[in-house]
Amino acid sequence: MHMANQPSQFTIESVSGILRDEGLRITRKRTAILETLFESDAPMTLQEIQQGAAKRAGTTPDFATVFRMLNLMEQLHLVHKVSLQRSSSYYELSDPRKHYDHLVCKKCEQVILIDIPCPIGDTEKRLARQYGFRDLSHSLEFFGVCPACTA
Amino acid sequence: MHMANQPSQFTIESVSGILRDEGLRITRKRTAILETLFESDAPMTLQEIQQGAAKRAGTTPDFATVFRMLNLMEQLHLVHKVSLQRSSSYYELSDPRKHYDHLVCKKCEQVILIDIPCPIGDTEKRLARQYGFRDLSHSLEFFGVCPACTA
DNA sequence: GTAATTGCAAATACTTTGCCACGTA
DNA sequence: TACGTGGCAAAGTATTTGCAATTAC
Repeated sequence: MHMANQPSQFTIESVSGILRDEGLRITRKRTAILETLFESDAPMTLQEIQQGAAKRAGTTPDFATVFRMLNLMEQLHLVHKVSLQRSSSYYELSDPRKHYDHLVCKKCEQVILIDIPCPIGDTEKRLARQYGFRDLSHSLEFFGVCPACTA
Repeated sequence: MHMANQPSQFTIESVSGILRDEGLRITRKRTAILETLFESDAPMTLQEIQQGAAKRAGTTPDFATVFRMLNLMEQLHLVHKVSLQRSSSYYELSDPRKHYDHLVCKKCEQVILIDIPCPIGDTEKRLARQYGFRDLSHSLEFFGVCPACTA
């Protein structure tokens, strides 16, 4: 499986197009999974995605179906996992033009996608120089206690 | 003779002292686990720690023993887990005066502890202000391809 | 019609716990 | 002696796979 070209937009339609170009089929359940991912503003577990898709498709997709779909999308760099220090994996869409750093409340577990300019673009370049690494990417999560849980 | 903990150091002796102060017992196997952790320069899985301790203690500690020991240490903030995007957990000592950001090769999986000044201390403060979060900490990992794997 | 997809069940992987004999202080 | 520890086995949780029936194109 090769990596698909990324169009200049990132929507259900464009992602479906990428999947179709890979020879994959766009089924009702897959569309429901995509809709679930596009509507969420936080990373989701496979189970949460399954439940979200169930509401949209009317019928619950098998867990293995969700698992395989997300795996496919991960290999195509359409989603990525987020390290939330929990026992199960969390998935999030990978819009190539966006940044995915998070702020997590240690008490209520809410996850906020941080919308500030990447604080470590320079560091990445510096590391590439200093250690000779290529294709650098990063994973950055902040943990703390949110205002509601502080009060 | 009980040596007082020196807050300005982080050694097998000082960590053993902390454990002893908690009412825990310093056994041969625990010492072997500590030695293993202190000799490693990269995060380790429970299995790797178990194997390292086996070499030192002469006998292999049970997996559950290693698991419980690392759990205890984690609660005492003597070790922490590192998110390497792999299926098992990786543990690393938590010297309170050090910083633990990593550079990981996606091909050979080597892990390098980055010894640069923290690139996001300011960001942390900014987030605390902007979102009202408290007790901020972070987890930062860089992924790329190392020089050997590039060639 | 052909090949991809799905559900089901089973297998695997990793983590966690209960129990009791054992060792440390 | 008192209580923390360690080994064993089993349970728990999350992930992954095999296969036959089904569906998309």
